Amino acid sequence: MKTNAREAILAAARRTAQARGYGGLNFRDLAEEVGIKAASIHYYFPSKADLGAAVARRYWEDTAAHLDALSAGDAAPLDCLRAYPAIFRKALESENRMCLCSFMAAESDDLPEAVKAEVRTFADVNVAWLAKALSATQELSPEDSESRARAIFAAVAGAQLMARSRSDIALYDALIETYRTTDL
Amino acid sequence: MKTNAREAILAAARRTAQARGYGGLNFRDLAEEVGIKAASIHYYFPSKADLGAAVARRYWEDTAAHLDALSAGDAAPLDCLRAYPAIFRKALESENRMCLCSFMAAESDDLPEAVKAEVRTFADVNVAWLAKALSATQELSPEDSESRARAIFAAVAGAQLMARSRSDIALYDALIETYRTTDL
DNA sequence: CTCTGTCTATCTGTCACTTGATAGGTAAGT
DNA sequence: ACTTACCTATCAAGTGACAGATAGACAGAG
Repeated sequence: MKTNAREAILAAARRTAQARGYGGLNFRDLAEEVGIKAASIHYYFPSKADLGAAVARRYWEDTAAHLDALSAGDAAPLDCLRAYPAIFRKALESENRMCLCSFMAAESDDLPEAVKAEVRTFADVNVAWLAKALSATQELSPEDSESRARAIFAAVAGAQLMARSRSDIALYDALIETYRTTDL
Repeated sequence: MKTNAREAILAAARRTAQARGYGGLNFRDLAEEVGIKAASIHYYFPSKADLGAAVARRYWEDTAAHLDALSAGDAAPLDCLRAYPAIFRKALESENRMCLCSFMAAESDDLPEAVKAEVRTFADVNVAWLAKALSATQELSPEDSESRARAIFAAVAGAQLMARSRSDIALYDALIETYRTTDL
């Protein structure tokens, strides 16, 4: 437990930011949750911007790893695609949290540039993976795959946001199901 | 100009909240923008929660009025539907702002209950209008119209969020176009 | 017609609290 | 001795909220 405070800080910050955003992060509460003092966080992350960027970066890295594992598994490409919305569902299952980067996308205007860059990368990572998966299952031009991938990403993020505002996972499932039967 | 401070406060608060959320609202900056003192805002809105609820309420009222005008116009039902995304586009056009209620949906955890209720109503108003418009153009059961309406609302909100994070209106247009050609 | 009270719409001043940040200390490992 | 991994103490800025003063408008009483 004590082995790595930095990791504990990142994990706690991630959980908080998924519920209350970058603005909702603060050193004191974070420190208390981790079991250290607020000033100690500055030892690992000199400024709040550094912390925010590190959290967002770790977030897309983890997502990228998860997605890669998915494609590398023995599931068919189409099943990979169908499994995608489950990732965003998990956040809702975790006390109605949401995607860190969707939240931060909303907060764009108040985000340090370094944080914004990581948020953008998260979207890039997702869109790239989706585009590749789409190419593997459908005969689409690269440009069409890319467009479709962006559309799926945006739609899933929107569904998560709407479901969160009602604290209603069933609504999320219903939205995803509607996307599917309407084709997308 | 001096005639109605309350309206000026609501308008300024709306603009701010569309860019920085409920958390980004504060009495001092708001007062300065309106040209009065912070304490004076408390005269009209006793607490920040009151202000937030009033802003969100006015927001969906204005949207409802706009939508009603749209359906009451001489445009065909299908054209009304096609005009819907333009509403969310306008926010982006206005200095990359976003839908007040999408932002507040993200902030759910930190929102006073009264504010959250208004945010939910905004979604209800939009979904109801979309469902009605869908019923008028397609032979769908009421339940299917409702599902489809929710899906459109969520997808459009997601598109706006993604476009905002890149400050890229063309991306928004592209997403909407993809939704259309993929049918939705 | 004027005096008086009340209401409206502000202001000044201030409080308690939160927040990010920093300076400097300490205790243990190497 | 130096580095790592914390700590204590403190600051300046910002925040929501409130008490109380003020100035003007207006209405009814005398």
